[in-house]
Order: sequence, then structure tokens, then C-alpha cells
Amino acid sequence: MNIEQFEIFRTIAQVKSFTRAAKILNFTQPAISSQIKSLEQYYNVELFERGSSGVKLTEAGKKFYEYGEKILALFQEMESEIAKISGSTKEFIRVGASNSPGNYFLPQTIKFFKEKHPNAYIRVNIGHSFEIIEALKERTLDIGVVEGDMSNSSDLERHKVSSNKLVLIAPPNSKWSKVKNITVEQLMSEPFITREEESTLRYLFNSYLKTIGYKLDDMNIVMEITNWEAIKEAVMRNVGLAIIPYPVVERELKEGKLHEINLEGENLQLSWDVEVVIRSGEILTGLKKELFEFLISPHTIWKAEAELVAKNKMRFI
Amino acid sequence: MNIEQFEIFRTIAQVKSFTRAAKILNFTQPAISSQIKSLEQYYNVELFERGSSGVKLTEAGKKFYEYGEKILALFQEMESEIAKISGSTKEFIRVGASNSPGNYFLPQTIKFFKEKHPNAYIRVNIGHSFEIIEALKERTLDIGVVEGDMSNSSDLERHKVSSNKLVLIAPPNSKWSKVKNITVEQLMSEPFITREEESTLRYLFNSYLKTIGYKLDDMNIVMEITNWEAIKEAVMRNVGLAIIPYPVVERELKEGKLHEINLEGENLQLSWDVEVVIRSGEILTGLKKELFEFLISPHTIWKAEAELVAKNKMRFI
DNA sequence: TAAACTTACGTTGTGCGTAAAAATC
DNA sequence: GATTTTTACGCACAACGTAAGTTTA
Repeated sequence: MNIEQFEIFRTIAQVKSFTRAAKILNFTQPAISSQIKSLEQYYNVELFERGSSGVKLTEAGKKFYEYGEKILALFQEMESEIAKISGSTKEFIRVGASNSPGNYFLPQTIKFFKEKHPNAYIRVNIGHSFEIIEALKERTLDIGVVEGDMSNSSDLERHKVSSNKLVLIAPPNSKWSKVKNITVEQLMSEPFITREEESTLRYLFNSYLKTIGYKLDDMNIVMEITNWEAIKEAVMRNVGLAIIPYPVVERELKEGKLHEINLEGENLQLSWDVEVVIRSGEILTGLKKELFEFLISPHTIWKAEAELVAKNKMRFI
Repeated sequence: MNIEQFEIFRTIAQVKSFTRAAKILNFTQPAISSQIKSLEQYYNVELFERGSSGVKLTEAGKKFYEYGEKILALFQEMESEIAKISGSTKEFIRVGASNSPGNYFLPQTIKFFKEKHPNAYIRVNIGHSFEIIEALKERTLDIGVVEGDMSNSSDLERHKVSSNKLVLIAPPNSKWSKVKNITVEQLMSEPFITREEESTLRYLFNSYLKTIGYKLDDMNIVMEITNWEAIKEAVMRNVGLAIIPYPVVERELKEGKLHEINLEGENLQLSWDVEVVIRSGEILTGLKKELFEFLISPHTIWKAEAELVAKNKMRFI
């Protein structure tokens, strides 16, 4: 029996879904399934009731969760104690998130942060906003990430995650070079390049499209690419149009290597409605400080992602 | 990181030796080494100070032990809770033992018991007698096995493990058929069959020999065999003499298939000086009761061992 | 030299991802 | 029919045992 299994189990229990837990923990869904299955076989008891809309804890599952929480808490405490003694540069950071940010904002963000800071050992705990807030106050979490309601509380500091503009880009020196505006209707039929399904951008852009009565799946998607640099390349090679966060293409637009087109009547201001919360007056240090600052300036996500010499996984459709 | 690693770590800390921990946990010593090594590498800190006479906890090791105890306690509690819910026939039994019984009496005993009762999940915790006694009173242990001092305490029941006679056996219808007595001196040069080094009998017989100024290693050992049935066979085939617990050869002696020889002036009464301790008035049930009764009648060890259709591992020297 | 731990190596088993299938609404 | 979990399978890595090597008193 494995400590990691407690973490998998806890995440599932918190998000009530194998699939979502897999995304958060950076596993495939079958891997999660098999871990839970082996637990259930070992104890010869069902831990989750499987439904087609998520899963639910059984009685045994509740017990398991209850003890698992305590064991994980002790374990994490131990790890930091040991880390102190070993003079290790490892830093254990406990992040709590509510459902939506936990599913769409955090997973990739933390993945990128870890790649830049291999010494950061980040544990993500998912729960309701009020639970995250409670845990912060009880000092069992270092940083919270919740849906923004801008409520005030003297002992907590809330930082709204800054918004970002999205831009529609086209190749210069093409039929687009003179075009300044197009309608959403037109865009839907144009060859379009997008990020992979699991990406934050795709989720946000899709949500946006839904609000104005469209679906990303109805677009003429010609390519899915998993990193910004390759998307920019593809647009330059006239493969299609793409939607990209402004910070990622700032330089190319200024240098004229890419061409911006306005979506008529649409404001592609991108907002997460996410707040990063810490205890008031607490001075964060080291990687905790770095992570906090990374979280509240989300454009760094795009940049970080661009910097990673990505493996250029691309897939033609 | 693995719960089992906590158990390995704890056992080492308690017996202060990789080798002894390996025997208790039924692993080879290198397996233990590598587990600890991987822990130390992961946390980048030494957990034990290695000395040529055992090992000692470092500062980090002490922290690890402290948390490990708590985590293991929670984990075991959880397992029994889950077992209750699952209606499992698994039974978790917490046995505490002081050093000597923990090293020589318990490991094989429990191994045999488990083979007969696959539903018994037995955790052995090793410490000083007074710690075992304390833990029993605090109800964190079910059964204690300590060196016997027959001290009295109203809240604990102490049961002396019954002694057993050892007999020296020879083939009938051979040069031994008329021999009734030999001296230890003579025995030392006769072809002799013995159990493997790790066996309880060998340990006890060797201890006995030392008290009268001899060593088992000085005997003319022609074969080591890991089970009683095969030893009896070998003696019958005139391979050599052997020392065996009386219950194991009772039938063969009565039927005349084996011949008993007295060791002149020696009393091969075998005593463990071991007491099995439980809380007074507590009524043991199920496998706990079985184990308790198994422990206090150690001749069942020999019998159980004989019953197991052993793999007849034998090794010529 | 004896007792203890470590290293080296071959084997086995576990855990993961990919892909396809089954179940549930 | 779309979403979610399960099954099947191949691969890679981790854990164990055996055997040989090293350390230390």
C-alpha cells in the first residue's frame, strides 16, 4: 500500500470523478482506475459507487477518506521536517483549490511551475471554497485558489488573477493582410488551429463561444498543437487562423511577423474569475513566494509554456 | 513512498540491525538495505548510522521513526475499520515481542501460523519488555511475547511457553540399534544432520552446546535440511544422527522406525524462557484466540512445520 | 576472522500509457 | 450518442533473491 494511493483516492473523492482526478494528478484515467481497483481488491470492498455522472464514496470509502486525510497530513508534515534536517532545497507547498480552478487553471500551471522549479513539491487539495478558506486559516494550506467573489476577510489577502486579452492571428502577406475585421460566423468556417482539448485556453475559449451560441467543435479545426511556438509557426505557414493570448504573440505582432484580426463586436478579454488567497501579513519566502507570484500573473503561464522547448506534439485531423 | 517501508524502517530501528530486521520480516538482508537506501536517497539524508555492530538512528531517522509510528498506528486502525465494514474474514492481530523471542521464536512461528490461517494479518512490533507491557495495557497490542520473569501484575495474564524435550535419533537396524548412550564428545564426530541456520531449533541447540563448552559448527554436519520430515527420512536412510523435538518423532519412535539414544549426563529439556502475555479477563476470539493458543503450546510449531508439505530444500555440504 | 552492510545482476511483478470496449444516462 | 469507467496489452521500471564484495572491530 502506497502513500500516493491515498493522494489519488483523496483527489477522486474531492472532485467526484476518476477522469478529473486523472487530469489534476497528471495521470491517464485508466491508471487511476487501476489504482482504485487494486485498493478495492486488496480490501475486498467497494470504495466508490460508480455513476455515469461521477462517483460517490461508499461507507468504506468514507472511512478510508477520513483516515487518509490524517495520514496524508502527518506524512506531509514529516516530509517538511525531514527536509529541514536534510538541509534539502526541496520545498513542500500545500495548495488548496476549489473545483473549477482546480480543474482548469491549476493542473497545467503547476506542471509548468514544477518544470521550472524541480525543487518544488506541490500538493494540491481540492474542495469547496469555504473549505479552502478554512484550511488556510487553520494553516494546513499555504496558498488557496478559489472562484473570485471578492468577499473580504481581515485575516486573508485575496488577489484577483489578472485578465488577459486573446487575439485572433493570421499570417501576414496573404489574403488576410488587408483584413481588419471578421465576424464570428465567418471565423467558424475558416481553417483553424487550436490547443489540445485539455488546455486552459481551449476550455476558456470554448466557454466563451458557448455564451454567444457557438461550439468550438463546429469550427473547421485543421490541427491541434500542444505548444504556442508551434502554433505561431503553423499560422505563419498559412495553415490556418488561431486564437492566442496576447503576451505570447506580442513580439511577433510588433515585428509584423503575424497579423491581428478583430472579431467584430466581440471582446475577447479573457478572465478567469479566480482569486489567489493567502493569510494576511504572512511573508511568503522562497518557492512559495515564487509560486504565489506566478499564480497571480497568469500571462506567465503562456510565457512559461512557450519557453519550454516543447516536444512539438502535433496531430493532423 | 510505501507504507511497508515504514514497517521495515520501524523494525530496523527497534532491533537496531538490518540483518535481524530482515529475518523478522522474512526478507533477505540486501532487500532491506535497498529499501532504506532508496528512502535515504529520496530524502537526501542518512536515516541510520551504520556501525559494525548494528545501526543507530540519526536525527532525521528519529523524526522519521516518530512520524512513522503515528502513521502506522493510523493505518492499522484504518485497516481494521475497513475490514469490519467489508465483512472481511481478515483479522488484524498486533503482536509485540521483546528482542530475543522476536528474533528466534516469533518469525517462524508466525510464518507457520499464517500459512495455516491466510486470513491472519499479523504485525509484529519489537521493543523492550517494559514497552511491550505498556503497549498491552494501552491496548495498542493484542498479544505480547517477552522473556519470562514471571513477575505478577493484576491486569495482565502471563503464560509460560511450555518446554519440550529434544531427542537424539538414529536409524534402527544399524550399528546404533544396540547403543543406548553416547557422550557429547562422541556425538561431535558422528555424521550429523541439522536444520538450517535460521531455525529456532538450531539456535536453541547451539545455545545449549555453548553452555557445555561445544559449538555446533565443530560438529560433523553432513547435511542441512529445512524440514523435519526430510530429516527423519535422512536419518532412516543412515545419513547421520539428528536432534529433533520429541513431538515430531513420537510416532516413529513408538513404531520402531527410529531409535532414540541418550546423551550421557545431559538433559535436553528445551526451554524458551518465553512468556505470552495478554490482558487479564480479556476474552480472545477468532484468530487472536487461535494464535494465542498456538503460541503457548509450541510443540504445535514442530507439528505445523511437519504438516506443511515442505519443498524439501536440502543442501549437501 | 567474523559479522554486518553494500554492490551487482538476473528475474519477476507492478504501474503506466495507448487503444478499444462496455456501461450508464 | 456522449460521457465515464473498464479491459487488454505492451513496455519500462522497481523490488526481490542470490552471490560476491567491502568494511570494521
